[in-house]
Amino acid sequence: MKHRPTIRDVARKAGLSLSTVSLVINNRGHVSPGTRESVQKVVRELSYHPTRSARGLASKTSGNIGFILSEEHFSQAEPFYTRIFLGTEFEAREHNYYILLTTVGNQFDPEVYVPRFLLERNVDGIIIAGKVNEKLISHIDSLGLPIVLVDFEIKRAHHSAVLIDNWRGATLAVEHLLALGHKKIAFVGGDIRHPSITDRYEAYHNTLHMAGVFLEESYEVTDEEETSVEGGTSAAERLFASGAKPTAIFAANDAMAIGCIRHLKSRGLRIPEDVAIVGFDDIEISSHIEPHITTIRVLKEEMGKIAVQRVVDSINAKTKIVVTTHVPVELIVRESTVALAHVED
Amino acid sequence: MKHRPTIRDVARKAGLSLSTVSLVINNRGHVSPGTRESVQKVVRELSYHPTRSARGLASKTSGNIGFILSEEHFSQAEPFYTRIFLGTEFEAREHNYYILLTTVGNQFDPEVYVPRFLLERNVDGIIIAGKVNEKLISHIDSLGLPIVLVDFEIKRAHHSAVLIDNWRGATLAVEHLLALGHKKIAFVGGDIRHPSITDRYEAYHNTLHMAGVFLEESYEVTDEEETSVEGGTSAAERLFASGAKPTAIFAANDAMAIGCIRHLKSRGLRIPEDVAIVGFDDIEISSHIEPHITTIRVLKEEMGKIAVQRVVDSINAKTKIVVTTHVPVELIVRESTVALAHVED
DNA sequence: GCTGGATATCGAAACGTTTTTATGTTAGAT
DNA sequence: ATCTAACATAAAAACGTTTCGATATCCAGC
Repeated sequence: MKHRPTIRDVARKAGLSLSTVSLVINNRGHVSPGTRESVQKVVRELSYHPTRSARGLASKTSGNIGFILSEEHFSQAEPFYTRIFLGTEFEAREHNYYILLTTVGNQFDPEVYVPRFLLERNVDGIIIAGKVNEKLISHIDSLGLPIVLVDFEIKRAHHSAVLIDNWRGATLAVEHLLALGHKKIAFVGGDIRHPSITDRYEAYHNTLHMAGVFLEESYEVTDEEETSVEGGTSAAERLFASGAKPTAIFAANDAMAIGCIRHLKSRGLRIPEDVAIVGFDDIEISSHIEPHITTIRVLKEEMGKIAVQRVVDSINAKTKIVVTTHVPVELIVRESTVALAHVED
Repeated sequence: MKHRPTIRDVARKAGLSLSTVSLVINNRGHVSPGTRESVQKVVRELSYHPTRSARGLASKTSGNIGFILSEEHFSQAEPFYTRIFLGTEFEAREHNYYILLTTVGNQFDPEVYVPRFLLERNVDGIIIAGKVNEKLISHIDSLGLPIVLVDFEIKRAHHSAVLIDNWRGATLAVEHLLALGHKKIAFVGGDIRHPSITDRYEAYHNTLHMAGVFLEESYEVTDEEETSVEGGTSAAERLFASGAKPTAIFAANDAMAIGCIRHLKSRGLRIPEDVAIVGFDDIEISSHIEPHITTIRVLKEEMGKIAVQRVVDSINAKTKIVVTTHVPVELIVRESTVALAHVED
């Protein structure tokens, strides 16, 4: 197995010093066009390519971006964050970076466990998807690594973030139902402390009030733990148990919407004739379930791409820049919503 | 920003040489229990952790495993390979590796493009998912890197592979239909040159023959290009156009099964009453589509995990070991199949 | 013609490990 | 006691880059 050429071989063959070759390869410094040419020629002839670890050692860069996801989100293979992750993979390649994925538990203690790529100084920047312990974030901050948050934000600390336009999405959803003649519009949410869910809830509230619609508290289920299908089922159950008689439901996300549909079907209610439903996220199965769910589309791959662009910008920038991006959303009308047949008051 | 400790700091504080500290850290060589202890104590006190790139440079290892996927499979975000990929991510963490993902086009020419992690010597082993150009494989071989193929195999060259038990899966599917009384069972496939699809087709054929069922050629659509939903639709169209009157269809995978369902519905045929359908793969939406699809479950994450185990084994082994694993499959009966009501002969 | 600032190239140090070779020490066999 | 083998530690080389400071050349401005 013959050794692959090193920068030394290139320098020798080109009759130049290591430093000059390095400058050419990195497109840096003052190198005359002539020597540049000849170096490039030799590089091509030897088909030389610098070794990542040597480069990393000397330049203190890794060429990697860390992607941190909470354990629950990863192991349940949630389609939402998976899509964001794939978006980062895609964009990272464009910028000559690789993505290193890791998961973290809910409680973070730097004494106990720190993502390995941080210990090994094996990333140049970090993307954090979804809600994680804030101690983890400040720990990474203290390492001086650029951070970009995706679908999560922290009011106090200033970090770049890529966010869903939750307020607008929820407004679109509720306005859609109002336009169809619905007034008794229930809200079904879980994990209400999550900034995204809070926003959706508040926008729901606001939109109804703006339209002059005021409902009893029983129309809002906000104390569910998880924004999962199961959470949706149990929330819907309690919604009806509380005596509410909604003609439409706005669910905090598609998973919960599916849970609602399940429960409604089990009650013998027809969707959308008896109860209309709008979800949020537009996960893949939403368009396959019966009935196809009307929802708010979120460009998940796009969010991942933007996150990578931000983190790469930060890596290259001298000064710390903070950019918050709200990714636009879109109402996708499918089968789960329909105009209210007759108003019963 | 205070410098993080190096192995030198540890050695100094412990009053030992670099080499001894290194031996302790890597759990190698003869180090007395006493010194081992004291080194570990200092490591803890300084919270020292070796730097990946330095380690990589010295030991010529990267701590990474490359995952290669064809461009089409990645960009269409095919849920099948995505799941395998997530499985590798999961297992890699257990073995202290990271996965580096890259995609390759259909035609491979080492003169034109080589995955960057190969050029940079940034992986210790390679996992290849799905069908790729064989020139790529032999190129990697010539680099001396361990290779594990997933859902693909090459007859000539001997490589470790993790395969679906396609033969058994297809047999289960067809036997299930036979047991329900079906005889006119059509096969709908695409990309017939892919080893997995070929196997499914041949097992279909074989199972029918064993049962004494012989059908005209029009019952087999094997010349479709893609194993996609669209491919399924167009294949189903041609199936009926050819005059075949199947009471059941065995589709080469779930995507095609969905395409078939779409076409059958557009023809006004009821599933499963008029035509029963069995798919293959058990992708997520199969259990959400109406009707829920009877299919062959493939443990996709498991395949990714096994692939990582194999490649890690190969990395650690001195000699080249070749292991072929057939991952078991399972028949999942859902709504798209039902007993044949009345036999019309 | 001298000075000073670009421009172009080089030499050497530095990056933080692992690995190889050497050296000393100890215990068991003779 | 002596020799040998195993064990324990050390010293130094090697890994392949980048980067910093030095040196040399060139040209414009006075």
